[in-house]
Amino acid sequence: MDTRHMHYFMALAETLHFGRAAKLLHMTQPPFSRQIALIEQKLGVKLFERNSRHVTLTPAGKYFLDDCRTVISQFDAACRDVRLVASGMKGELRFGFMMHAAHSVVPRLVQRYSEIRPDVRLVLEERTPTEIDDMLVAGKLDAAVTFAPGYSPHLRTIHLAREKLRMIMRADHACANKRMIGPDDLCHERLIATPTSVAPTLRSAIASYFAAGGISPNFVLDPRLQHTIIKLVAEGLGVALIPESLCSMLDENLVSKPLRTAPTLDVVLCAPIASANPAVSALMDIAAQSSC
Amino acid sequence: MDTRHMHYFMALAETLHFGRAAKLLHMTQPPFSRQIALIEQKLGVKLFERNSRHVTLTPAGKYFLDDCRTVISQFDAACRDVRLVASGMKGELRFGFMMHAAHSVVPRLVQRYSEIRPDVRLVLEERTPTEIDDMLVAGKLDAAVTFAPGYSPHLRTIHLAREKLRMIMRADHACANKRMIGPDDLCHERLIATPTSVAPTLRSAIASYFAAGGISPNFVLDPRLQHTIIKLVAEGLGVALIPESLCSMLDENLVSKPLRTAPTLDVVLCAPIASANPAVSALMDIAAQSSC
DNA sequence: TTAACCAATACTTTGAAGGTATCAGATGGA
DNA sequence: TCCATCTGATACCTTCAAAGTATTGGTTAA
Repeated sequence: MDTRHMHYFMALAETLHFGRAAKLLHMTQPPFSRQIALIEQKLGVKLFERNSRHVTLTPAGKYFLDDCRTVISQFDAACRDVRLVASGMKGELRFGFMMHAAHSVVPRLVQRYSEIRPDVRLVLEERTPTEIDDMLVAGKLDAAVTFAPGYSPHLRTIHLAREKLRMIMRADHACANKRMIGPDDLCHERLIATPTSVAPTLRSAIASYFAAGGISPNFVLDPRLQHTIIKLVAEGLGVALIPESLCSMLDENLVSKPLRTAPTLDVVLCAPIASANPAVSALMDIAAQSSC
Repeated sequence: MDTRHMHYFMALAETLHFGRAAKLLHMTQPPFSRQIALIEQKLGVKLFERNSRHVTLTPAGKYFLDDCRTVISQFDAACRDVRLVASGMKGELRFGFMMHAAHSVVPRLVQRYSEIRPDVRLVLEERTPTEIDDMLVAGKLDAAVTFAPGYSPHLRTIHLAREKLRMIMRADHACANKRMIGPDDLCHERLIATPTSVAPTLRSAIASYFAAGGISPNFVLDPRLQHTIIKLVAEGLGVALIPESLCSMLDENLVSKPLRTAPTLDVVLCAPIASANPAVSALMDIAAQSSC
């Protein structure tokens, strides 16, 4: 049995006339009759009552007709959908992003993408920059928003935003009423920052800032999550340098201050150059447009 | 495209090896490779990335694999089910019955049938005996429980029960305290009975009873429904002769009395002899067993 | 009784799909 | 670097399933 046989059966079931059904299928009546007989033989079921004058469906035939219709329509849909998937109009896109971008570029990007690709299921994964790098390499992500990494030849990157770092501290901190902070203000501060193993770009930007000021930083705590850093600063355990887009959502007992010659970080969208997923390109297009 | 092509695709998608996939399908590798190429060409979609060493699914291929699995399983189910329908294990049975049998033989019959044929959908239709006759002839019912009709050569009938008629009247009726009623008690009574057009067998049984007693009956009302007859008797508009199985559910202000030489009616299950619906035979078998 | 219609049968033809032999690219060990 | 080996692709041949043509046989309606 084959879908072709189902089409033969359906044509006869709908016309109840061998000649006309054969014509619908652009063939002559005798081979058509033989195919119908063959179908009944293979299924071991009589689908039609017929004499040389009338053709009618048996109850089994009626039931089979319904089934055939659903099977054929699903079959056709599968063949249609695979083309849509190949063209990137349908399918799945595994999209990673670091927490630092969750409140700025990611929502805009996701929104615009799902408008133009409503049939692509977006699988959102919030991960640390290091995890994102690993997953991109391992092919577990199709695209991701992260800090511009040490340049990787396998990745295509599109610049999305440039973030300055700001210093955050408790409102009762000695520097809380200064307009601007310089490296010299920081030389004796206890610093809280994500470790290199989690966000190397961020960590090294902070380290470089201190190095440029001729100061060796005093890192006292290395929590994995931005959220934890802010919490620890609020507890009075130290100060931190964080991206400015995260400063808008600080508690009232914390203040943020701009840094003189502030270090900057580039937020980029990146995807494997050889990405096999055709749903990626539209995302890159959106990012390219909005970055201009 | 055909289901066979889907099977080829699925074999390769699951083994990711042309030679092994071909072997699974009991064929050699070269024609198998050609079929895969043909599938991709017909769909216009690359389903596999491959070099002479490794074969992998493209995202479109992954998606298509899922779709193929559901399509193929539905396809196979359709071919299996049509056999079940033809054998009477699955499908639909349009089952008619008259209200007079709704409380006696029908529930038992329906219950036992749906135990042994759980996959046959029973479409129950409560109709008058005349409607049942017409629907059986027109092929709108597969089987029905009704009073034994004037013998029809197209119907196979199986005896289910024999019902005596009893007289019903209001509790304050003159005959209400008699032990038994004879034709002579009925000669001046106003009679309520379903018309010949609705239940000919029942009507003629009543008429014959009077004729045998040398009395001409005085039919005053001819409602279509048994329910209405009982209501009208309760209103004091006359008396009625009804099947004994209906007497158990009378209101308390009504009484039923046995008739001397009571007329009897046969309740039968009948179905067209040339019924095309294979689900019928099991019903007839049940009826034949329980009637013994 | 005949003409018309329609499905089934007999026989021929064709082409899609399978088989065999071989090639060509990739990989890993000597 | 070279060779053995593995694996998918190509070229060519073969076969059989399915389509076509011609005809039969049974049914219906004029």
